[in-house]
Amino acid sequence: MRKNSSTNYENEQVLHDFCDAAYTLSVLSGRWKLTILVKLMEQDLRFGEIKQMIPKITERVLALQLKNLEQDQLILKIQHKSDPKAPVYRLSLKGKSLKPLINSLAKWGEKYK
Amino acid sequence: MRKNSSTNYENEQVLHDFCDAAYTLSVLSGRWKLTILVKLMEQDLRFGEIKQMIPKITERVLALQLKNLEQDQLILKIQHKSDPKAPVYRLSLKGKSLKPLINSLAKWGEKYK
DNA sequence: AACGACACTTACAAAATTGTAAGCTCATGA
DNA sequence: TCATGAGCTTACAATTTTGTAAGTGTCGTT
Repeated sequence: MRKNSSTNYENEQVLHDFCDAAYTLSVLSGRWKLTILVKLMEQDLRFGEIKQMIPKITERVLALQLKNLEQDQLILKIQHKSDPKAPVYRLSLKGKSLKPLINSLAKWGEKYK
Repeated sequence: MRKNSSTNYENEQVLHDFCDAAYTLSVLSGRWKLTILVKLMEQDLRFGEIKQMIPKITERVLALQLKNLEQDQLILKIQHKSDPKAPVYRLSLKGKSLKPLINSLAKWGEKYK
């Protein structure tokens, strides 16, 4: 869905290369990503559970954002092969490590918005 | 350019209301906003100076992002009335207060990207 | 076998952001 | 006074994200 031949894409890459903060922002950007991450800080969740907790999100967008988060390795999708039940989404270490950062974002927002 | 009648817009508002971190992300999101802010941490700059420092940015997008940053009150556009020279862009206190946050973003990115 | 729940995917549309190119205004300098 | 440069704005197009609605496949239950 992304064109790796667009000026926009190219600018994004260049930016990520020389600006670490821009990379961080990019993994967090997406309408419901923060919300999903915050919920997952508490406990592992299934697709339907996340959807219930965030009523406004559509299944399409939820699926997209989960895929993004997985690609950026912030979350893991855990399938029990022996017992192929519904998959569960879980924060990775990388994902968990965002907690203080998200708290900082929240504190700044609370103070200045 | 934004429709205040779209589902997307409405979701954004709801999100900002109950999630301070989402608000913070939103003021930082935009292709070159971080870069602009970082440059302005050092010194006040004029339109053309910023453009020189960020060759890939177009005048259109630079103007847009500056307007955004001004609306979010992160920067000030300073016009000398007595001596109507070229305006200068300067970080506001709110803008300056982002410095540690941006550093945190950068540190996380450096470590995990 | 039929049915429904769950976890998605697909097709299509709307909205938002970014890019390209050109034009516009005002002040200064030749 | 005419040209030039700085600082924008405008018109239009491409790209990207988000939304709406419907459909698919696999279980487990009836």
